[in-house]
Amino acid sequence: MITLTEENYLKAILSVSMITGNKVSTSAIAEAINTTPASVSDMLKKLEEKKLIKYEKYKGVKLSKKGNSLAVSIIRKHRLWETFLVKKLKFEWSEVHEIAEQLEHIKSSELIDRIEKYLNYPKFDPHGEPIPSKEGKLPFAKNIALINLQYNDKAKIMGVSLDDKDFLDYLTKLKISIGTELKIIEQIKFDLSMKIEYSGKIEHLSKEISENILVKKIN
Amino acid sequence: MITLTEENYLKAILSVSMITGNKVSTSAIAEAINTTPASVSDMLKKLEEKKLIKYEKYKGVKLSKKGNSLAVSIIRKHRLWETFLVKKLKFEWSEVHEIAEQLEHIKSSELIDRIEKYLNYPKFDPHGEPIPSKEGKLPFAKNIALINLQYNDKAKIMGVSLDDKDFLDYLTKLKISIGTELKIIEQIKFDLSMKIEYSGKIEHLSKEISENILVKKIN
DNA sequence: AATAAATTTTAGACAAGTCTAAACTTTTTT
DNA sequence: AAAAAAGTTTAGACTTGTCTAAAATTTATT
Repeated sequence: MITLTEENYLKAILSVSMITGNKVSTSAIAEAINTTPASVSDMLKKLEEKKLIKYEKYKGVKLSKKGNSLAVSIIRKHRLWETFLVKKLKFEWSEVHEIAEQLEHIKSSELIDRIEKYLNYPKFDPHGEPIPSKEGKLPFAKNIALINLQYNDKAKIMGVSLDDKDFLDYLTKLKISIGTELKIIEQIKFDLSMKIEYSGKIEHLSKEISENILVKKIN
Repeated sequence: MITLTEENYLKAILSVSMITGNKVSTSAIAEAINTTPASVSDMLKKLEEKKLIKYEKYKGVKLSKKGNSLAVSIIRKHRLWETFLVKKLKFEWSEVHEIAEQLEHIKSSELIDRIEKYLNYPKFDPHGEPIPSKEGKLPFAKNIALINLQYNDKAKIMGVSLDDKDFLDYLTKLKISIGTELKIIEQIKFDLSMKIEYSGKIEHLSKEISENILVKKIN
């Protein structure tokens, strides 16, 4: 049996890793869940024992297959309940988060499937976030900012988060566009710039550029 | 702040007291909630401190005003959710109890009020039980069997639970009818019969009679 | 490469809720 | 009215999840 607290940890790990695209640090979880790093360390041990995460001391955590599918199912519930609250009960979309935080822990897959049907199988919640399917299919390769990737990571460009002429012109000049696949070959800590390799060439991107390029990690 | 466990205790106390109409024993709560009397004793102390119950050691518990209105609001939530599950999500009424046990603990009065409106202010749940109003108006002076009353209790006759000619004829003969007010003046343990005083006279009723007369306690 | 700084883990303590076994009250029986 | 039985409470222990302070490890700086 998985407890409410454990569910919240899994959800926090998933949501932090969706932003950074990588292993999650103890302190990042502590911040997400509003607790101390010491408490997180304690809990990570328990989750590791239950095979819900992959955890090496001092090295950060990743969700296991099992942990991931649990976390995804909680997100699914959260987003379906939010949709229900807004569409059927006429809540404002700014009001629903707190209530959905509670409803997402109701244990009954039959219930959430019926809510989904009642809502006519929505694909997105009121905030525009995708709703995972019953099978746990993750519309979850969520795009992350290029700047969050690390040495040797490979990724594909999915879009940009800044609609600025100079910025887009520069990308065009570099022949960087949606669909371009790249690999991080160096990171410069001082200014957070990075060298990437793509289409057989190497370019050096500043922090200002890389934080506005959205990518999806590939293998 | 009231915990989920405390809410379940309050609910158990209310539901046991609705059946017996009196103070509730430690073991009755233990049975209702599926735990040990020792655990119940521990919890009663905490609820007493929070002024949610009136408790004297070895003497049983009653809900305080505050405890009662909390318990009623949980019942309200439970019954509204059950109604929602059956009416809107097309669950069978035999399936909904377990899910409603979870949903009743969701903390948001706004939410449950909207569910009530969405259902068009139902008066009864799918099992035919009355739904308490938002103000905590108790359709809760639920009728109890006369046999459950105790020495010195006063009550008003509300109906009968047996539709048998001989039984009803006998009541007519005794001039006992709906609306009659009475007081218990003696209980005989041996055969569970009782003497009652009403309309200026005293009668002796057998267990077979008193268990089929429904009353509401008065002061 | 050694030291300083930041991060993470461990140790030990605490609160909530539970349990078993023993002690204590109340009720019932004789 | 005393003894037995039934019911209730306390004592002490355990689990879950949390915390602070100290120790250990990793990362950054010089």
